[in-house]
Amino acid sequence: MPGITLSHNQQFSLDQTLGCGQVFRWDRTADGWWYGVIGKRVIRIRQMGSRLIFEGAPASFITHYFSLDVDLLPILASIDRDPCIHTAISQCTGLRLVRQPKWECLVSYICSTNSNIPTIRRRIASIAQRFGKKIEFEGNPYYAFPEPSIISCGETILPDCKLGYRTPYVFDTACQITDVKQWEDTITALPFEDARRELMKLKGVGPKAADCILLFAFQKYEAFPVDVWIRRIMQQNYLPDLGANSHLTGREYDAVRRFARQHFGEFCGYAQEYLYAAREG
DNA sequence: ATCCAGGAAAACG
DNA sequence: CGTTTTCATGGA
Repeated sequence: MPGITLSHNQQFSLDQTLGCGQVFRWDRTADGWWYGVIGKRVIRIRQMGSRLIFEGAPASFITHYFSLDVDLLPILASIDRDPCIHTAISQCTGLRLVRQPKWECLVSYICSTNSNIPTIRRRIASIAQRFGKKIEFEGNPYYAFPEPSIISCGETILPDCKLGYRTPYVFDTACQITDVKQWEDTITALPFEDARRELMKLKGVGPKAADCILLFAFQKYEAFPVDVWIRRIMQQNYLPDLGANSHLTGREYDAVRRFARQHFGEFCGYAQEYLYAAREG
């Protein structure tokens, strides 16, 4: 079976990385194997110490998806600026931000609003099962995530996916993006704030979703998504003036992310993910 | 039943 | 312009 041996300075935790809530299409079996769909591939993978064992893709694909080519320790050193983030880093070392498929990530975060992670996972699985190409793996069916054109031409199926009021957002966005490759290239080429404004032109993509998409799919690490958990953590540890249980206004959202960008530096997105992964609840 | 979850659009002053 | 209301779903 193919494998990768991690070098001593190549810190990586498969469980932290796939279990922290940044991905919606991976499942862990009781005996430690992870199964996931990435693009047209089904992958199974597990970690034993410094050894990664997997099937379904060449090592180069695995290395790229899990960002094993990214030099993690200097990034963690750069964001490690106070006791709060220090604790999160020491709890979750080896957590890496993966390179998610961009179109799927966009839809995932349109589907994420005002929902919890199990519900989001169910919605993505439902879209894939109803629209996507079936992939057989070890005798079981898996489903690739469908291209925008498949969703935009199938007006009758999407309402079955139980997206609630997000159904027209996904449909509209699928209609907007007629050329996925061009869309990806456009966003990739733009600097962070411009890319953010561009994403927010899409129906159902607000500040939070745009930041998640830029961080998880476009590797724009200046993004600092502020969800209810992060807002709580930031209020308790960094910005007491935010107020304990208020809803975030647009102005407050900007204040939080600008503070984070200034405090944690250019890799503040990594800080966000470590704080989120170490959250209680 | 009531509240909450990786919020955003639309309506309202 | 900034602020409040509404939106559909499922789990606790």
